[in-house]
Amino acid sequence: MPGYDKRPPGYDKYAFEPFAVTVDLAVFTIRDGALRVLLVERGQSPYAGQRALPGGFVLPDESAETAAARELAEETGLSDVTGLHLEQLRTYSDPDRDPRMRVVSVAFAALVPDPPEVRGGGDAARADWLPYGTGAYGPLAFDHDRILADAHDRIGSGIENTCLATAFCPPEFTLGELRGVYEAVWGAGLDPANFRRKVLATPGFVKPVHGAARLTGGRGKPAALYKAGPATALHPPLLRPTAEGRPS
Amino acid sequence: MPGYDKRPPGYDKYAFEPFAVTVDLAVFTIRDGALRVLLVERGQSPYAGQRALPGGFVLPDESAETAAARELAEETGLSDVTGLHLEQLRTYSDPDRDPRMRVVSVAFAALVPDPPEVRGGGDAARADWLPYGTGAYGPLAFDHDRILADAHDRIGSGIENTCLATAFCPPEFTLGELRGVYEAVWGAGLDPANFRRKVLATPGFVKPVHGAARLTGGRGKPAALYKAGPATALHPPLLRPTAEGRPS
DNA sequence: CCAAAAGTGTTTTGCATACACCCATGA
DNA sequence: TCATGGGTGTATGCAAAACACTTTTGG
Repeated sequence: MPGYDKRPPGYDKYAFEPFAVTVDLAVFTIRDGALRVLLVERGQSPYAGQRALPGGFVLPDESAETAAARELAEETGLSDVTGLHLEQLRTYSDPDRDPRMRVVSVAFAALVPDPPEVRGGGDAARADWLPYGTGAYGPLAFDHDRILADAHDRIGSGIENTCLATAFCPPEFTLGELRGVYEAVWGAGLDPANFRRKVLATPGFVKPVHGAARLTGGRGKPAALYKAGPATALHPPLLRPTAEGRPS
Repeated sequence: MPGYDKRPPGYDKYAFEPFAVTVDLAVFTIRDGALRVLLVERGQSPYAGQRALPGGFVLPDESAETAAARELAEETGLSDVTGLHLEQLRTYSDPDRDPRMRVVSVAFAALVPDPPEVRGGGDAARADWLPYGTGAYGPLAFDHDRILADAHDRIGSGIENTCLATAFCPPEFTLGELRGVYEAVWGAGLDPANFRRKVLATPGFVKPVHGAARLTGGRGKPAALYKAGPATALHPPLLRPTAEGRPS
């Protein structure tokens, strides 16, 4: 920080009202073909009784990424968070975003494959996987409505250009399930035939699991199983059907 | 912040070593057809004598965006920063990124049209527009090499999907100049004919300025002038020539 | 006249869409 | 046997790439 040297005269590190640094998590999953987000219910004022994104303080020896992974493990009860997709979204720093004190929050978006039992080991308040964007929850606390909308935007464009859709799936999945991820996030139907071609034509997106087939639960031909491939970027992108794209 | 309520026992807001919150700016421009970045030279330890990104503290009543705009104005000497492209990149929060104390930095990428005289009104140390990625500067201080690389990545993919390339141009520009922006940022040549068609086919990207023509300085037919249009997103994207895209 | 850049036209080719069709399973 | 979802094949249309060609300036 060059500006570091431009401190106000007489500056010392306890002179200012301190900034608290927190992380907020927008954790998504797919259940019953619908996109859901993990929300907690606030017990205290302000915004008591309203829903909010899970999150917490960044501890003195943690990076924001480490803190986010820790909170994710605590809130979801997942013991092994490695391999899950956890991505920094942006930082929200409006001076008035928390009425109590100055809080700068680094927001993250996370994708988990299957809703494991919620509130595994944490001290979290009541947390639930609620359907995204259906009015199943009222306005969120603080600026969390905005954060959640930004996170959904990011996920939506993320699965367009990267292989991150597999992060919603269990270790082995069918192409129908993968297609379900896109349809749930985008809220639009895709042509199964073209989707299949597109995915298989992208090297490293998915790898076939030989000799295995899964009954999708209902009728229909059993589908072949795939697992996530080594690729991370998607070229060319898998474009949304009718909608227009999003700015950076 | 729900985790806000999960404070350690006995927490009060002065109990922790405070976090300092700063902004770092990667300010790009095009000069002589080459991409340049604004760098200051550090006077004090640590990293004395090395180059660094301009930046500074977020003041108690500022958001990170406000602080970034203020710093940009101070460092570039531009009095009117409105209209310039200033975009939050991400936040760097490694506990050891600054040896002196705990500093969390929100990084921004900025695009300015023409290199105005540098160090206009600020108290900045020596600052120069140096060619990006040519070894014109050694390793940067702190983690600024990484920040700068991330910023270049963001700009490179940003001009692919958005109209932000016009932010590098003066109010009125020729299509050749706009093409020069893409070639400088991507480091690759583009077909003038196809570039022209692509830009003009995108509604709202540029608007013609009637009755005006600019001599490009050298020989050749005078080019028509255009100004930035109202569009912000680019659909379909203007893809890089040979390279592959970038992950989110 | 020549070089260089603007601007127009044309051909080719790849790719996405749309849709028809067969396969395998549960009810 | 019928409905349902997996999987394959194929025609059509659009848009990007490649390149030839004209125009208008400075040297």
